[in-house]
Amino acid sequence: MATPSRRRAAPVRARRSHAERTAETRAKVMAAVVASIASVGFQRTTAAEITRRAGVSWGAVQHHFGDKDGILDAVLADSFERFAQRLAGVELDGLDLDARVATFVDGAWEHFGSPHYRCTFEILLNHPGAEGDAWQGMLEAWNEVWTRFFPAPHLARREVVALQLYAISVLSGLATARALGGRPARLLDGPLALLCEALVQNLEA
Amino acid sequence: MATPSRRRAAPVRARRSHAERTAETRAKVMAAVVASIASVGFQRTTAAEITRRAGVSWGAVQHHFGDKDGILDAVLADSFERFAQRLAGVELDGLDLDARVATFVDGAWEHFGSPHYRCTFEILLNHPGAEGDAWQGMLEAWNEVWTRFFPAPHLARREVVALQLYAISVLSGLATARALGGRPARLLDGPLALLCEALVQNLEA
DNA sequence: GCATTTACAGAACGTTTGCAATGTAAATGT
DNA sequence: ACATTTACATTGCAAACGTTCTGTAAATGC
Repeated sequence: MATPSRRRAAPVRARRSHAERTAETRAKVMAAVVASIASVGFQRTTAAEITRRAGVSWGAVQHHFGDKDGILDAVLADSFERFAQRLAGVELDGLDLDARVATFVDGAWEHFGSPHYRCTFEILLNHPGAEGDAWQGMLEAWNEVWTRFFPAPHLARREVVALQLYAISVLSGLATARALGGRPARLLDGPLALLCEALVQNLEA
Repeated sequence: MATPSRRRAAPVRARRSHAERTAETRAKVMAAVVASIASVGFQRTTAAEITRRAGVSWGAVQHHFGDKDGILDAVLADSFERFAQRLAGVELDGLDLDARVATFVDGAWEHFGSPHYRCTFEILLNHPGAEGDAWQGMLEAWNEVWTRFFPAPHLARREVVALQLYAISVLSGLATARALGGRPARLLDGPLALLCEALVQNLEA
């Protein structure tokens, strides 16, 4: 006997529960979408390209997401989730404004600079369906995190909105600038420092 | 006789020279592309959609631009041209830094906020061909305008690049933020003022 | 164990895409 | 005036796209 073990000779494929299978396949597909959009853009992220990168058939995708819009929606939701999660767990007690701003910008850039935001961005830009709503949802998530970091009751709502929009613009713009021109990552430290500067100046009482 | 005039009764179509025809048709096609991308996005800007909006046949497009990439390249070039032109004619003598910054940001936003930049942006994002080169070209045009507005010999090259990238990011990010969420235009005045503030602070000797 | 449900594979289909090919009217040069 | 070139219209097509449909293996519940 080539395989001397008694019951299961060569467990080429381990037994997996339905829940495990579902979680793994969904994760593979969504990761494939993110990777594809990040590297070849939205337009060339076709159904065939997704199945190729994920290593699953279209049948699997259809089973878990329904159609292509279903995958895109799931990826959007996942991306927001990741962002909120990343900045929700940070401990802020005892940090002064400088430190808070630095922490905030750091964490936010981890998200905006990641393929996940690139992905979110292109989906929102091209996907006609959940256009307004999804972006609005992102702004709310952003606002929630922001108010936790910077309570700032001395500022008018109008000024806060302007500051938020400003910060989002810098981060989003920086991310797309890097995506368009293949520029070295260290060039981005300067602009990020400028953003911190601007935030500190406009947030302190 | 229903049309009593002597020679040409109803000149439904005036006689146009070849040069005029070419100029008009090219302009109509390029305007159609800009309008289409600005309103329905890159993906849904198909060949048929372009011909529909331009009111010309595909044969005409083919004749003047070759293929779809040809139109896109032409639109890119035209967009850069418009930007450079807009800021090149401004007289700067006798303006102090504040005024220069305000003028610069104003003019730059006229471009970044226009459908032409939205168009440039989406083409660069989705068009695989001239990706790096075209963006590099835009940066050069940007740099040329910038150095005319802000000679600033006291700053290190590194700092200047950071400031430039920062300004581009704010403007581009603001434009895309407006494109994604249909937000009121007046909300953008705040962030633009913040950009001016940041530029003045970092440019003065 | 066995029926049922769930997870996934793969081919087939109808539509849309960009583009080539061909034809025609208008303008130009001589 | 007429031949030639330029500007534009129309049709047809092959490839690619998203999706539907059918089939099969694996896991679950009884």
